[in-house]
Amino acid sequence: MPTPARTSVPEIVAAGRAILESDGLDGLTMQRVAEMVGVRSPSLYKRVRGRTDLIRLIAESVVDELAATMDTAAGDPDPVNALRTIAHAFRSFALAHPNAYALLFARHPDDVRIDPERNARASESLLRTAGRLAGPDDALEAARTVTAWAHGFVTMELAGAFQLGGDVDRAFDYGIDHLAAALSPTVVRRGTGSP
Amino acid sequence: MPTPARTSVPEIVAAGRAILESDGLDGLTMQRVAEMVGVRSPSLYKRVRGRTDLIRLIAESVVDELAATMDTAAGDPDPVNALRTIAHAFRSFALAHPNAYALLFARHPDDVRIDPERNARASESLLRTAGRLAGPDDALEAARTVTAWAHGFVTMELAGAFQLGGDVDRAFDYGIDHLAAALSPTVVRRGTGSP
DNA sequence: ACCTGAACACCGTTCAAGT
DNA sequence: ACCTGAACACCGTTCAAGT
Repeated sequence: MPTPARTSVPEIVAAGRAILESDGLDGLTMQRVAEMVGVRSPSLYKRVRGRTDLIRLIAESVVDELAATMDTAAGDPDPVNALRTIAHAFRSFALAHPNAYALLFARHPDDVRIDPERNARASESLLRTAGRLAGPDDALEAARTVTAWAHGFVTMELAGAFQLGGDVDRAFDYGIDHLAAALSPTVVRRGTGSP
Repeated sequence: MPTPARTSVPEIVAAGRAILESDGLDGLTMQRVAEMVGVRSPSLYKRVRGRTDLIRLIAESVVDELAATMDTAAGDPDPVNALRTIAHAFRSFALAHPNAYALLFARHPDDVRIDPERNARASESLLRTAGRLAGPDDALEAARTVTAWAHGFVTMELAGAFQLGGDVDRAFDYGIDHLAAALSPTVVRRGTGSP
């Protein structure tokens, strides 16, 4: 005798996301998710492969959300201003959703990797802005440099790694300004040795 | 009747580190550590407060090891070359010990924070090099920019986030060269708007 | 003083049995 | 077709009992 479904994948992902944000990854248990959507934990396995699969689904929803945030931030016609706005949007998102953000660059096992196409879409607007700044040949390298810096910065900030005092907001702006200057083609200095 | 100790904190930390490196943080269980040092898992609680405490001890040993590696790399008299060498040493360490490295900037609960003095000691040589490059006033900001970039880069590399092709080694050198140029005082561009 | 078996309160996951 | 209780193989941690 068929039975109507009592929950759904989107509902499960939303519940998992909510638990993740409030209690961290360790607090994200199948039993708490099940309780939140109103079933027993074994029933979840009809919709997701398991806990790691659920984490992947949550991570993908976070990627999409961050991508949307950065897209709206990339509107400024001046590439330096656009870079600044994107970087600030990136940081704001990370600080507002630290546990969700931590999923983005986590080392997941190969079989639960985030969909590569999603990641590509998420880096699109930054890649375009970096290209306007550094030129088309260096767009990829420039975008990687900015992303690496921004991710490293907020990760260290969230980890409490800035323990030597100083103004963290000022350090962030210092980083953007110097990166923007460094990525414009005229200031490139290559090779070894001092200038 | 007194009994001679059958293990020690250093032995437990070493075993935990070995298990962490081979099997990741999830594989680091108290039972596996106990088995490796030759006791039953309850005995470990005579030496460490618990699993999170053990993880903190391991993380601190990793900090010390990375600090030593970077100290030896900071010898070059030319600050740009020193920065390059430090950055490469940093990346090599991360790629050689990915699971251990992941502990460094992880968000630990407050009661298991890594000893701040240890972290300060670890960033000393980079701070000095950054000061030689950017000047004493901007040493802290410059060091944070470099650390953030380097950490973000290797984290993304380890996470498999560089999916858009291109030469990752080249991207790393691109980043160092541009950062070194950007941090020297002459190329600073502040304020808003385009140049 | 140190070590341990037993126990407790959890996990994720599977599966036969229910409707 | 979906849901569930029961079960299995794990966890971390505590503690009384052993030596």
